Amino acid sequence: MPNMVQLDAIDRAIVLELQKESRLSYAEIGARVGLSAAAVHERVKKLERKGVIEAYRIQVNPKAIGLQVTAYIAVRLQNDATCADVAPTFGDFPEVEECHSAAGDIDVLLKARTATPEDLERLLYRIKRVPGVSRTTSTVVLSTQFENRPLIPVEPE
Amino acid sequence: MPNMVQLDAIDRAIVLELQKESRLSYAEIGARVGLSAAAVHERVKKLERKGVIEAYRIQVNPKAIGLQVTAYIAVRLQNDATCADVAPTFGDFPEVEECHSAAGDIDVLLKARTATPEDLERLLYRIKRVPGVSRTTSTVVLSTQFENRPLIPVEPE
DNA sequence: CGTCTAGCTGAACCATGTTCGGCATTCTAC
DNA sequence: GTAGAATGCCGAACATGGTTCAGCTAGACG
Repeated sequence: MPNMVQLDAIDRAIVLELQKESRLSYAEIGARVGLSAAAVHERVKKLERKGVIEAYRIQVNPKAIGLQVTAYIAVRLQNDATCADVAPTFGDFPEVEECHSAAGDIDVLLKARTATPEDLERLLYRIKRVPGVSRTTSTVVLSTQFENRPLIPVEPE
Repeated sequence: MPNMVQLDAIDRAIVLELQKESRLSYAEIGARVGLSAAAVHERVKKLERKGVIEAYRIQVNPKAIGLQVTAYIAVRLQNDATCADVAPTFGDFPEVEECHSAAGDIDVLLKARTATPEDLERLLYRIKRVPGVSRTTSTVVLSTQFENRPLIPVEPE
């Protein structure tokens, strides 16, 4: 399988713990998984090098920084356009948080956040004007039950 | 506005930097925003207390840990069921990363990741059997252009 | 058997997080 | 105005945790 990295049970436990709380000290993680701090340190650096750990980030509350509106925008493209054509332009809109190519009667799926419904309206207008875009269908989020849950590493059979 | 926190330009810069790289030292952030390490430290702690910074996390590559398939699952509920009713059950499925209540001809929107298409099929079957669920429509992600982009804090008018 | 490698440990060292006293500025209330 | 309080900043001191290292052990391989 492409990109797949072989992780043992301890690596999986480390990845899980760091997803929940990346500020844990190596000593603390070591205590939880049964290793010394130095050994945990070595494994974490290896996970970074292998591309399992892509970045260290903070999770911010969107509402607290003024982003009250979340929406998913399904985009249908014209037949001669591809997701790779339009994605760079969508990347220029800072409101767009995610951009996927999708299967089904949708070609591109975006996740966007704006301060107000009016800002979402303006964003949609700009998206519709991107060359290659045929039609958009938006789904506005009313409330979020949960988000950003840790991914559970798959254990090899 | 509910949950809204007043942030000045320096707070917004700090939040932005930490979203990109939460391992930056306070001294380094201070150099970028024009403050001492101690002052940055104080602001960050305040941002945590106010709920702007919700958690420190790592971003993992889903494919590297064996999660090859990403899908959005639109759920239609029966008339007597609400998102709050079914969300706890969806929360029991570790494959489900997000759960939102939505407006439009969809009631609940889920984001899920599985190792294989067969695992997605099994997950869908379990979701369909959750009491209150009427119908599901899945959109499988073919490729991801970008994801997890930093949120830009809104500046007050 | 001997050698090589991978992975672990504890100890030492160094960078960074954290706390603190003091100073400057602003705000409030008289 | 002005006294007093509050806020936010600084540099310095201290404590914690990240990082490096030498050495040990176990397993793989000839």
